[in-house]
Amino acid sequence: MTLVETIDKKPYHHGDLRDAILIRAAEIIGEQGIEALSLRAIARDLGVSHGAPNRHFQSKAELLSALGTTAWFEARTATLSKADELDTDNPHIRLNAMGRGYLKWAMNHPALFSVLLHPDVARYANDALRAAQQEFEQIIHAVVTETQTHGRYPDIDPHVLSLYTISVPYGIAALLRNPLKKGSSDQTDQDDLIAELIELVVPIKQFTAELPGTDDANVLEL
Amino acid sequence: MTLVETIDKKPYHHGDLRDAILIRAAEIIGEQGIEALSLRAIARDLGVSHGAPNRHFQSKAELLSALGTTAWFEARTATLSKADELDTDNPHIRLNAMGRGYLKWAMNHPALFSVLLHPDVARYANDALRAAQQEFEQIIHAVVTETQTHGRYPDIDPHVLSLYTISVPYGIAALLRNPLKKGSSDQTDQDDLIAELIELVVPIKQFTAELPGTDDANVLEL
DNA sequence: TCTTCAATGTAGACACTGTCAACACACCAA
DNA sequence: TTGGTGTGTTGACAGTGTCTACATTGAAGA
Repeated sequence: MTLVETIDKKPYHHGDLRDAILIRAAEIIGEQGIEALSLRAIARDLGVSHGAPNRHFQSKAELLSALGTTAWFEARTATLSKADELDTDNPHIRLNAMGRGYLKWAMNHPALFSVLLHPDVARYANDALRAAQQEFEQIIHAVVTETQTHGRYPDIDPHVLSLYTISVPYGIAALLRNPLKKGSSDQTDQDDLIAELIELVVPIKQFTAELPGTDDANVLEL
Repeated sequence: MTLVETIDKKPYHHGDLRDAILIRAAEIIGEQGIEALSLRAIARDLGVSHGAPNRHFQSKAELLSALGTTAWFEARTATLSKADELDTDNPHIRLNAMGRGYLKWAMNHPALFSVLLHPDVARYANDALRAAQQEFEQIIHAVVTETQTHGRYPDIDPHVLSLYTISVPYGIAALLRNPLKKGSSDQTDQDDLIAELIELVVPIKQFTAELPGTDDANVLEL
């Protein structure tokens, strides 16, 4: 086997083209934005013919749906993990942690988050994406109503309160995406900002102050 | 002049092509979404050659920027008009009215609002668009800091409070855009929902209750 | 071991897009 | 009358998503 053969030898089948496409797509979105995404460009980048991606994604919209679905799952995981770690029954503290987890994820994964925001993704969403989205909303809604039974705006229509509660981290993340990044690449600064913002929607200082031996740091920095 | 001549006679120059393009673009966005927007399709719809739009908009991005600029001005007008009508010095009441005005406009003008949300518009924004956007944000920020001197979260960083305050109507409008429209085409229902939501961010019931002869209806339905 | 067959990648075609340059028309000012 | 400038037309180009026919591969079943 000559050197040239060793270098040029490219297997006819890629091996894991579907995942490679998803990864490269996320990279491109992160670097150049969703509008610069092109199936043919991805194919070129992966050294594969322009028609190959169609074997794995029937259309560009379906690629975006697949990305959107993984984005929803990641967002869900990030949202719930913080609350689960706390291991508390207080729905205020749980909901607060969820908000912080969601916002932190959105700010640290702008590429995937922008997929969730994109009109195309919502418009051509497939069933899997819709299901992931609805399940996420139901989880939030359940905790929100739980906070109501614990005294948070008990007289407000639960759906209205859910809408308000979700809109804050969602809106903040969307607003912070494009404009000046506000510097603040410091990890602690970001956590503090997030905690301060979420405290406005789901206050928990009242609870952490009441609990002896539980200072703010313990709860806020988890 | 024969009948055929009368019908077929089409002036070489359109007369007001620039505005016609903007109007048709807004229509298409409202009907089919921003992704379906095509300069050539607009030209066809207006009975004009495919290259004509380029005389008025150097690129598709510039058309979107022009739409975005008018959208920001409309949003600004809708936001400020309600507050100006009230003719009060109380910044809480003014900010509350601004939030309701903004949200109402966004919900009733989904086409233009979706332009404001679109990644392309932010990415390729021209100077006019950026200026309109920044001026709007400064207006909000000024009123928000004014509420702080009147007792609303006086100890919070003003920028953080502004971010929170803006994120609510912004996030709600964005969240309500795509999914099930929640029915409720009723005008009063919509106003009530909006008032209830904004009351969560900028409460004013405390003030309206204190003022004798000023019932909620007066303030909330202006 | 040989054969078949489904999965995957390739190559070419099609209609469509945004953008550009060369040209045509219409109107206004000198 | 004559330019000239703004506007619309036409044709071209590269790029896109998607379809169809064909090629290659590896694995399952005889």
